[in-house]
Amino acid sequence: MGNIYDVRTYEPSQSIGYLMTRVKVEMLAALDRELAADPHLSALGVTAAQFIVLVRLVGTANRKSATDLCKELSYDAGAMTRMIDRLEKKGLVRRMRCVKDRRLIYLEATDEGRAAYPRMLEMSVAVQNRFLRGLEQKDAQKLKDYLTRMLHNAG
Amino acid sequence: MGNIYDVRTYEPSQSIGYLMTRVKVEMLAALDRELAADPHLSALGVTAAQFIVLVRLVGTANRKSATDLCKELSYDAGAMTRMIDRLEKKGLVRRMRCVKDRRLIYLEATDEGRAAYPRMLEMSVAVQNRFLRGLEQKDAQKLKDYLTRMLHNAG
DNA sequence: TTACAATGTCGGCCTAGGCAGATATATCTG
DNA sequence: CAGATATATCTGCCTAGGCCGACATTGTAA
Repeated sequence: MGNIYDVRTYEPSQSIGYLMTRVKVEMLAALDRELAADPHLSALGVTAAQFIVLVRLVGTANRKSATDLCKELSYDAGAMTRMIDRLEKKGLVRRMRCVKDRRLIYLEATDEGRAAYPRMLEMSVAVQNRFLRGLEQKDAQKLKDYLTRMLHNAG
Repeated sequence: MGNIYDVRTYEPSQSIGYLMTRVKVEMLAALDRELAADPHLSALGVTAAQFIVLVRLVGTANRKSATDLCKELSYDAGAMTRMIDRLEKKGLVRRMRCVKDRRLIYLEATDEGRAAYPRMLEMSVAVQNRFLRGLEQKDAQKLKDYLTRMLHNAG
């Protein structure tokens, strides 16, 4: 019923899974290079992975816990603890225990984290625009649609 | 000149970069689960990352070195050394020093590695078909085309 | 031939994610 | 109230990739 691939003709090196992995790696690497090249941000030593977490903290009004971030980003809880350790050590994020539910720890971007945000966002946009060069708006919309459907199929 | 995103309207959580990262993670995780669920392959303890490397060794006739694989998969050389260590420890891969150029080490899948290959390929195809469910062949072709163009833009 | 550059592999150190178990707190149930 | 259950975080152990420097080998130029 409408399978895309067949074992007998499948070419791993040209599969969508392979291509997607490659694109993702290249995009992250490009963002890392941009971050490292920026005089101000390179001093902070922010990586692409850290940036993605930071965006979620700065870009929304309401307070968030580590678990909230894990759900949004389908991230492992243990990995998140360590990620926040690194961000806290760099002074970009603060931990604040919730007094009403002492299991919870709210996360907040510091002033430094907030200050670095606009420049980071610029870079993210620039990198993605570069990768999407040559595509029309409707192509980008289609690509986004395909990805959304795949994510939905993941269950 | 035809940029897809603008900093003022950019929504990180709906960007193509974010979606692609999510899909890639979910696809790898799904493959890992399939591998772990298979009675025979789970005994070998093969992961998705190891599978991707193994495919390259079994799926081609000519001998390959670690550097060859690194170029094909845009992989780090140090990471590849350790990856091969793990594959070798599991008895799936053999190292063979080249006598003509003693810097080179040729890699070869063992009989066990070769034997596991067809089942692995099946799983890879099944997972990708599942993620692409609902897409027509021409949609898959378009998606592949977009990804290829993005990879090309990476430079 | 000798000095230098290039290549291939390896190891150390870092960031990074997944999984399982431990701990503390909160909530539900009898 | 007491005991079980659920939730949030943390820690240890694993795989995993990137970067850099060490080392051996090979190729090249003086």
